[in-house]
Parts: sequence; C-alpha cells; structure tokens
Amino acid sequence: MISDRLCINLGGRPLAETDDFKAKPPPGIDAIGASSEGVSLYELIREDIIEGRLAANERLVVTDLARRHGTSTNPVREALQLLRGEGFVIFSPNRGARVRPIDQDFVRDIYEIGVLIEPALTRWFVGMATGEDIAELERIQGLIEENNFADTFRHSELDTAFHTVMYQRHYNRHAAELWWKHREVLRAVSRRFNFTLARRAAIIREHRELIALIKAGEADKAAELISRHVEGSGRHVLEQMRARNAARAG
Amino acid sequence: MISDRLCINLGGRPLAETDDFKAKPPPGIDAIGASSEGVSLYELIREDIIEGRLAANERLVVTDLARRHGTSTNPVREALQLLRGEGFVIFSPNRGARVRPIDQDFVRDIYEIGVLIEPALTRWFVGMATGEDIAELERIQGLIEENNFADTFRHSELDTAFHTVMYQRHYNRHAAELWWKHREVLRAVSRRFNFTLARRAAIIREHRELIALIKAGEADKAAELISRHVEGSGRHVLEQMRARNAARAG
DNA sequence: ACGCACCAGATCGTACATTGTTTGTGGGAA
DNA sequence: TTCCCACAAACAATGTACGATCTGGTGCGT
Repeated sequence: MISDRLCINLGGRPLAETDDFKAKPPPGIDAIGASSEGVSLYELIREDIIEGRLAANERLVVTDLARRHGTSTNPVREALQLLRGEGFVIFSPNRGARVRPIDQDFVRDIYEIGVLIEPALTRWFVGMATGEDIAELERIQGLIEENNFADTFRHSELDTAFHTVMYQRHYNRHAAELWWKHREVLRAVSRRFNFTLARRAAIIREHRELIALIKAGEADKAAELISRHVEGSGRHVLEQMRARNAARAG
Repeated sequence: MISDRLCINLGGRPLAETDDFKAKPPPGIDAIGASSEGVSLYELIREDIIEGRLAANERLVVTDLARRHGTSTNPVREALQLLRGEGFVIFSPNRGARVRPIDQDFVRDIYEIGVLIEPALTRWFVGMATGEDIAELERIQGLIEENNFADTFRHSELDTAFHTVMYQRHYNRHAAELWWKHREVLRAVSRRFNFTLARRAAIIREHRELIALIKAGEADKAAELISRHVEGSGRHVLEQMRARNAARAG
C-alpha cells in the first residue's frame, strides 16, 4: 500500500527537502483524463508556453510539433484544441494556432480575479484549519524565511505550497481549480523577475501575520489580509513587467 | 448569398422581437476562432450537453457523432478535446469521452464564483454607465416586466441581456469571459425550472433597485445588491434541483 | 457455476487528399 | 532603379480513410 505522502514524490527528482513542496495541483482537479500520447503532449506544449520557450504569438505548426515530439499530427492537433479550451492558444480559421501572449493585461486580469476569489477561500480555511495545517504553514514559512529569496525558483515553489495548504481542501472544486490554473501562469511569469527588498519584507510580514490571524480564528481579518497580499503581489509583478517593457522599448 | 441575419434564425423559431435579445457573448470573447467544421460541431455538441439532450455521464462515441453530423471522426475528436478543456466533457484513456454531469455541486460552485466576481464587474459599470446604457437597461427591464415570466425561455434571454449590458465592456476580459461561460451553463439549468412567486417578485424588485442605484452612482450599494441578487438566484435554483432530485429518489 | 478464449466495437495513431494561405519571383510601369 | 502587382509554387490546415490496440462482453468448455 502506497501512502499519499509518497505519491507526491513521483516527479522524477531526487528525494530532497524541496520535493516536499514540489507544487502539485489540488486533488481531484486534473481528473480530465487524457489520451495516452495526448496528455504528455498537452503538458509538454503547455510547459513550453508557460515557461516562455514558445514565444508570444509564435505560430504552432502541427507538423513541426509532431516531428519534434516524435508522433504524428493528430495527437498534436488534439493537444492544441485542449490548450485552446484552456485559453493558452488562439486559433484562426485555416491559419492554425498561435501562442496566446501573456501580456500585462492578461496578468492583471488574472490577479484581479485572484483578489476576488482568494479571500473567500481563505475565509473558509480559517474555519477549517487543523493543528497540522497550521504546523505545516509554519514549517513552510520557516523554509521561506530560511531561503530568504536566495533561490527565486525555490521561493516560488514554497510560496505556492503555502497557499496550496490553505486552498487544497476547499469544497468548491471549481474555484480551487481556477485558482490553481491562474497560479501556474503567475508562477511562471513571476519567476522571470526578482523581488524588490520592499516586496520581500512585505511577503514575510504578511505571511507571519496571516498565520497569527488563522491561529486566532480571525476569518474576516485573514481574508482582508489575503486581499491585500494578492493585490500587492500583482502590483509588484505588473510594475516589473512595465519596467522591462519600457526598457525594451527605450 | 445567405445573409447573416438569416443564419441567426435557423433555430427553428419564428422571427420575433425576442431576437433582438438573443443572448450573445461579450465581444472579443470567442476570438478563439475555430476550424470551419470544428466550430459548428463544438457549438452543436455543447448545446446538446447544456440543453440536456445529451444526458449526464452519457458516452460520446466519435463515430456516432461523426455520422450524426455528417463528417468524419477528426473534427469530432477536436471538438471533444475543446470541450474537455472547457470542462464540459471528461475523458478516460482508451475509453473515450463522457458528458460531465451538471450536478448540484457544479451549479453551487459556479454561483459562488459569480457572487464573488459580479459585484466587482457591477461596481466598475456604475462608474462607466452612459445614458444609453441606463436607457437600455430600463428598456430590457420593461420587457422583462411585460413578459412577467409567462415565457420562461424569453425571461432567461432577457435576464441574460440585462446583465450583459452591464458587463460587456469591462476591461477585464478574462473576468467577463468567465462570467459568460458560467452564465451559459446556468441559463440552461435554470430553464428547466419555474420561478416561485417569491423569486419573481425579488427579481423584479432587485432589478428596479439596481437601476436606481446605478442612476444615483451608488457603486458600493449596487455591488452589494448584485451580490444578494446572485446569491438569491443560486439559492433558488439549488432548491429546485434538490426538490427534483428528492422527488426522483422518493 | 466459473474461467478463458474469442469477437465486436471503439479509441488512438498513421498516412494521405484536399483546400486555403503565404511566400517568392518575375515582369511591367513610374 | 524601384515599386507594385499578378501569378505560381511551396506550405500548412483541415477533412478522410484505415490499421493497430485496447476494452468489454458473450459464449463455449470444463
């Protein structure tokens, strides 16, 4: 019998402290299933888009993708349709697929939705948090502070794990799934940037404050804090994007 | 040459005033584009799911669908993948697609997200509403009251049109798109039920109150009203679903 | 009654034909 | 010479057909 805890580590990476926090979706989400080839292709292409290996607006030529991944065109076509349904790819009739650009508007839209949804998820969590949940949050927070933004990739994973602890058991699977999909995009975007010192301090402070509020059972205050937390995060990332765009243009 | 106007009326219903309010998505949303055959197939199958012509958990056999729609299997396969990406269809490896059941949890989840998002959309609209917008709202509201739930289908279309006026120009396309997709599902679900007298009165009253608040520029109060409006709507539909399920079981 | 082989049916991957788009070239005019 | 347009050829998307593989059930034999 395989325990749930073990399953987390099937990602192919060596067992290490980090792997405990390898970001994974809330359970029951990816139950969409897939055609054997299709699933891997879908994941591969989506990763390429999110990680930026496929540039914005780049054409996605089925024959090329098929050759590159060693299959025929049909699995590629299905993967692209799947991505279209999730909004990562845009189709034009008789002109094929392009990578949907993840621009400032896109990111802003996603953050704004997060500001609306995450407080509700948080409020529910405050009422449902167990001792283990809080211990887990404190453990992750300890690792975040230990890492102290030295490894931005690691911070990104830890931060995602922190919030996943809060949201993963929410009864509204739709909302949790929405949050997770948005999170995946934002994680990749924010990974391209560094955190300002002010933002670093704010993150640490707000996380600590959040844990305190959860302990005290202050649901409303925790929700309000999360609202500010997400908004601040969005503001920060958008500033970075704007700065980089300005630098590129100038 | 066939005019666009004619194509709208292929649904089998006669030309009537209603067509002015045939629910249509906010502009710029369905820019996903599609493969010529694919798009119609996608729409047809999705309609069949939403309208309940394809039962929950029913198997979706590609060859059958292809025959029924007079094409080969590939367009069907792509349409199904697209629907998978949007959550209407569930795939099992080597076992094909099934219709995702639209159960109470599903509907509740969607309504809850609406309660979170729609107030924000409304708040923005109050600050941006023009005289024409308000006139349009009053016109639609007049038709709603004129119809007075005699034709539930027509009410459903008019109600959707009412809210579309408010949300269609919102800068957050992602949120508007999300609202629209949810709306399509809820429209079909609620069409299967009748409105209680209490609910009818509440809808009329809240719509009137909403218009008044918009005129007065009371953004916060309008947002709070919409929150109650959506919640009440959700509560009503869920009650109906529960009642019907209980009746079926007992 | 139980198990195993076999068969029907459906999915999934491959190959190909058709149709529409894009691109590159050449000739003619300014 | 340079610009523009027509035309053609390459290219890619879309639809069709087919074979391999998997699943589920039926019926035969024990």
